Amino acid sequence: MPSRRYRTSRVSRERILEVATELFAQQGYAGTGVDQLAARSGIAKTAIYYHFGNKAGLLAATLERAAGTWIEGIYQASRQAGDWSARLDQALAGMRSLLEEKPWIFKLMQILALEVAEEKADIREILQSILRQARQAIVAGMHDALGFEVPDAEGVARLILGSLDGIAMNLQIDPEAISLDESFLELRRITTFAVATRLN
Amino acid sequence: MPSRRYRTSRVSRERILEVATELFAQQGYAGTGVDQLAARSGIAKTAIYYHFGNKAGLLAATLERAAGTWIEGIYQASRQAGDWSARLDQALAGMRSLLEEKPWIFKLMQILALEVAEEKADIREILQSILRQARQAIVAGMHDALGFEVPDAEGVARLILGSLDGIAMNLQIDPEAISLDESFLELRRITTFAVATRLN
DNA sequence: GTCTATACGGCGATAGAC
DNA sequence: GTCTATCGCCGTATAGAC
Repeated sequence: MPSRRYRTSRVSRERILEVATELFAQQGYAGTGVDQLAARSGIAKTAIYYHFGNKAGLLAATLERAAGTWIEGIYQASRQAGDWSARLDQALAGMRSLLEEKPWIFKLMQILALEVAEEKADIREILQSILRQARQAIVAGMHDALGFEVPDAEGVARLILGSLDGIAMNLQIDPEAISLDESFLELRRITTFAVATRLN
Repeated sequence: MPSRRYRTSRVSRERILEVATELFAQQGYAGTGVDQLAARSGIAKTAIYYHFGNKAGLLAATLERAAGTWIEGIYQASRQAGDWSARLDQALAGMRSLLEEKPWIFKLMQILALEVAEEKADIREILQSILRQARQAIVAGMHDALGFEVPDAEGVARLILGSLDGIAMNLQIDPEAISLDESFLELRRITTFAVATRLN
C-alpha cells in the first residue's frame, strides 16, 4: 500500500530534514529562517509546516534523527576490546569527539529544551525520549564493561549527561578558557567515583 | 556634571531593567516583546534600543544586575557558623534555593549563551564576567571555609557551576523525573571528592 | 494525503523629525 | 530622549490544486 504518494512524502520529509540539519548546524536555530529552508530544499514553506507542525517541531525531528546515530555510536564504543577502564575511556572519547565534531547537537538540544519544551508537551516528550535512550545506552555500556549490574546505574548516566551539558555550555560561553582534556579527565574521575560510591 | 538629563537617563534605565526582569522571568525571553516592555515601563521603544542596543543587550544587562545579588548571597552563605562541612551545606543550600525560587536566572543565562553569545562579543563578555564573579565567590568561600588554599580551586568552582547547569537543564526537560534532593546530595559528594583529589 | 500560492499579523530594528 | 513611520522577516492560516 505504500503508494507513489507515500514514497513522495517520505522523500520530501527526508529532503527537508537533510537541509535543516545542515543549516541549523551552520547558522543555529534562530539564525535559520523557514523561508531559507524552503528555498534550499525546493519545497514550499507551507509544506514544511504541513510535515512538522512548526519550526520547533522540525528542530525536534532533526535532533531525533541525529541522536539515533550517535547514541548507537557511544554504546558501540563501550563494547570494544579491553577491561572496564579502557572501555570507559573509549566511551568518553566517543562523547568528546561528538562534542568537538558536532557541537550543534548539544546546542540545539539545549535551545529546544530552554525555548519550547516548557510549553509544547509533544516536543518535550521527544527530548525526554532522546535522553532516555542515551541513558539506556550508557547503562547498557556499563553493564557490558563491568559484567554486572551497578546499583542506580541510571543515576550515573544522568550524572554523565548532566556533566556533558555543563561542558557544552562552558564551551559556548568561554571556549578559550576551557580545556577539554581537563574537563574529560575530571568527568572520568567523577564517573568512577560515582560508580564506586554506589558499590559502597 | 551629572545634570538632570543624566539622572533622568539613569532612572529610565533602572525602570526598564525592573520591568524587563519581571517580564523576562514570567514570560521568557522570546515570549516578551520589546513593544510590551515599552508599554509597561512607559518608556518609548526606541529609547530601549538607545540604552541597550538591542533586545539581547537588554537581557544581558538584566542578568548582570540580578547576578550581583545572588553571587554575594552564595558567598555570604559560606561564611556562616560551623565547620567546613556545615558551610558547604549552606553554600549548596543557597544555590539550590536560587534554582528553586529563581529558575529563570539560569534559564535566561543559558538562552543568552546559546542564542547570541556566539555572534555578539560584548554580550559574551558580560556572561564571562558573571561566571568569573561566581567562580571567585566560590573560591573565596572555599578558602574561608577551609582556612587554606585548595590547589586548582578554580577547577572545583567550574565543576560546581557546570553541575548546576546540568541540573537546571534536566529540570527544564524532565522536572518530574528529577529529585533535587538526590542531585544536590550527589553534587555534595562530587565536590568533596574533587577537593580531596586536588589535595592528593 | 501531499503540496502550492497567497496573504496576514506581529515583531525586532532603524531612520528622521522634533 | 520621544514620536511616527517604515522595513524586512518570520511564523501561521487558509484555500485550493493534484
